Amino acid sequence: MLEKRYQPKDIEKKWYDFWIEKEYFKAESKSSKPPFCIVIPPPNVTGSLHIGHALDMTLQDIMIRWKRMSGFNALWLPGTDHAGIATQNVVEKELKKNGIDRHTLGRKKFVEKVWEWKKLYGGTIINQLKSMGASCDWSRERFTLDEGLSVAVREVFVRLYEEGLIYRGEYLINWCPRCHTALSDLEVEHEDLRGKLYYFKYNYVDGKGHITVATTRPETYLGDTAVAVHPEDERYRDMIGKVVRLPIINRDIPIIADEFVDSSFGTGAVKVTPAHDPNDFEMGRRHDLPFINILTGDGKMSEEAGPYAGQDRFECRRNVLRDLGEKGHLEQDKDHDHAVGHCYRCKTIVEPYLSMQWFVKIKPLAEEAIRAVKDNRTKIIPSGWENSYFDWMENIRDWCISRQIWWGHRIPVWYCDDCEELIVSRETPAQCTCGSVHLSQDEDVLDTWFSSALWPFSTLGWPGETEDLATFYPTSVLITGFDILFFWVARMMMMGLKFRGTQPFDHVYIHALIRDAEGQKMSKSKGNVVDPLKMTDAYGTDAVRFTLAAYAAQGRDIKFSEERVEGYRHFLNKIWNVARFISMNLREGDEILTVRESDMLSLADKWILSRLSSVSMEVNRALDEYRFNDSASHLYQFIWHELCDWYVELIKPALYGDNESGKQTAVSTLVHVYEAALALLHPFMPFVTEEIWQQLPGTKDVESICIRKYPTAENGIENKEAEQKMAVVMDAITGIRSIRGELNISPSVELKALIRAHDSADLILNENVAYINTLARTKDIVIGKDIEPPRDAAADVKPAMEIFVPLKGLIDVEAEISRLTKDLKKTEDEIAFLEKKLKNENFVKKAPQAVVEENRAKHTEYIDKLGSIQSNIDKLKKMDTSQ
RNA sequence: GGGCGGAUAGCUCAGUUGGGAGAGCACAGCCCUUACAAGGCUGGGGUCACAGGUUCGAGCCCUGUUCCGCCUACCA
Repeated sequence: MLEKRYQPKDIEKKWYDFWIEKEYFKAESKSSKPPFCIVIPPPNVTGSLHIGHALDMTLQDIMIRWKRMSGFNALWLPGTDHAGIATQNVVEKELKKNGIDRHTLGRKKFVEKVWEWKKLYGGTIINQLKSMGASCDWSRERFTLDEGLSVAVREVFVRLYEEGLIYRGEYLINWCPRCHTALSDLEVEHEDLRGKLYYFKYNYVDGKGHITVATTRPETYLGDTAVAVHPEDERYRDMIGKVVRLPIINRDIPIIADEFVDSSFGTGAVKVTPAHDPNDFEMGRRHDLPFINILTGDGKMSEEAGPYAGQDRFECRRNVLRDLGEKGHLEQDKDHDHAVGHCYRCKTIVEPYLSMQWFVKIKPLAEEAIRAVKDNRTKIIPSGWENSYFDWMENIRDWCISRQIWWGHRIPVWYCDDCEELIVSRETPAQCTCGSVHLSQDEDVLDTWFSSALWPFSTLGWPGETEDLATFYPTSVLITGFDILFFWVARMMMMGLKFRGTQPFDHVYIHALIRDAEGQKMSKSKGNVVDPLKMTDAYGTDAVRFTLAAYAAQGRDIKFSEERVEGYRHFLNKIWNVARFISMNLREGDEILTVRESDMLSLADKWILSRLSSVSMEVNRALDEYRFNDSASHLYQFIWHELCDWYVELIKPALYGDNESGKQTAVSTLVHVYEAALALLHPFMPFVTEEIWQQLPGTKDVESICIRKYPTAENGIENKEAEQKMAVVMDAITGIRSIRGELNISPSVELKALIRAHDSADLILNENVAYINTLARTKDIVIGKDIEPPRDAAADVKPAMEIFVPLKGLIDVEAEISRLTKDLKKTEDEIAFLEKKLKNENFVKKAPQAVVEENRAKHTEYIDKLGSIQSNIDKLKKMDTSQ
């Protein structure tokens, strides 16, 4: 006998260990089964599981378990990402606690430290994934800094370089003064801030007045090498070519004309700081202006800043404002909202910064990636994301891939100390072409996303032509959040197409982001983070997984609320109790019959088998279309409301009765349907389904529910006739219950009932009167075509019948009259609506015939109903007055 | 600046070719009926944001408006 309540904790670990031991999650390199492959979006190796991972992981696991059970050679390839900047920051912070700086430690020692850290904590998130039930093939686990993946990175770098798609140059890049590295455009988060626009007066050197420029970054004036105006701006036409003198530092700079300038902004004259602003950089090149770098790598003012050298950039800003103000150069300031770039890793304000970096020339790669989606080689789901994808790809700019940090793939480039030679090589070169052996490798590492862009094929063994690669590439679907659509998905598309010639995945399923119950983005600083492990502790992993699946409607963010998890824990308990019910009704040695379509099956049996057939189909179809929420709600509805609320109640008389074969058929059908329901549910709730399934009779020929064939429509037996008959029986039951409920008649009181049944319903109800007696708590029911309504009865009218419950001594007649009057009103409204519609010639003429017929039938039905209700009211009224 | 999405019951949300709107939770009434009170039965509750349009018919299609959210951008 099972425990009264489901206790998840011990059970989860037990079954996970069992699955691993049996190697169910291990895919075959070569197989006669069709392949199905998902590569995991590798979480940061230093990370720990948050609710977003939990969602991502749950959806992937549902897909992979479903496909595995459906007969696919299913591979879910797991791994972690070295997460360059993030990981380096974590370890640096840790070292700082002991007063150690990475520079005093040195590169080699520091990298060793990070590896130690990785060994210690790198398994955390992997273990958390396992605790959530992830059915990954752990024998294929990868890490982006693995030897194999590093070979792939070098191969790609060298080939792109050889094709001229990687180049080195001095450009303005985004620089994080705290992380001390370049960032790609994507790694900068723009945040709208309320700032000020300052207006500075620059005097003409000829002493005749001044020109006013506006800026949000006053300190950059130290790097100004020109003032630009629009060539056609009347106000400034005569000023072009004149020279102004920068205050305090007394640098003389020219006024130039450039089409770029927007005359309507500020004063129409713009200071040009080529080394510190992307637009100014371009102008600087066009006009051959000097590039003066006024900053150092850590965000302080350089020697070029003259009197401000050594100051922090923001301190310098304040000082510049003060000084220029005192000298009368600050004309005014205005409030000004503008977007300020922040480092996505440490939130420090980034600076446009001039430096030597490596870039990928990305347009040629992007073009192919656009085509692949346009040609439907890769389908993005929901398709709305395709627009974002195209938009980004079409406006893509070269990708800065070098990072000035130590943790990552070092750039495979060597410089000769004795000549100008630059060597790009797969292998570490021994000597230069000039014969020199004094080579030094480029100090920089590659952007982390460079290596993760290769993930779908590097993890399968590329550049080797492995069996895994042949079997599983292109992968079947990538499941991830939209937040890394550009960072990762887009780049995998480009690299996969470039180096494999085919798209990396057939489908990309983009899911929503999880927010808190108020719709706010979760963040540690806001303190509104939902810890999935706390949830699984409190409610069990299965309940959390089911909740996430039920929430995962396409194209909408998820507002996560704990109450919903609680609700699904109740569902779990419901499922659990069916197992208890079965075990209570099975006696030692009871045989479970194979359920076939036969005369032995009762109406209830046939009905539930038909429903099983239909729900199996629905669930498979919903999963096929990534409608996780639909599949979850179909299962919920079926198991709770059809299986538990109806079927289990319907068969109780058979189970408690004396008819042995009826008993056996009912139990067998129940076990059959329940077993299939568990299997349908297994991808969503792996643990509880396995626990129950293992104890269910008749499952011994398969070792685990993990490898049981996933149910399809054929697992049930479709029977529309049984469903129609059952609907009639249910109507009768619901009708009587409704009278009981609304008139507050206690469930313990057995009611008499009379049913005037139309045509076929007469036979159906008479055949199944036992169901009605049990579920509606009635006795002495009389059913017939010509039933005369009793004088003092409550009534309910259904399409196929009129139900009467004699009320003598049960309730007051007034209550029933008012109940019926309410129903009357409703029916009148219905009729009015239908008549209006049917009188409309255009409707009758233009609407499809079937729709018109349907409305006519309804109309007739309601007219009948109205008559019945009215006559009942009349009778009751007569009774009332005669009393 | 450009783009995308959302507004449906008190709350969270479904609604798949346009044919008078559903679920879960919450709420109310009755019930400790031997699987389950983490339960059962019954019931109340909606101008589908607003304004137009197309149509016999609009939650759904078109136009505009308001509010909210997100993405993107070299707005000095």
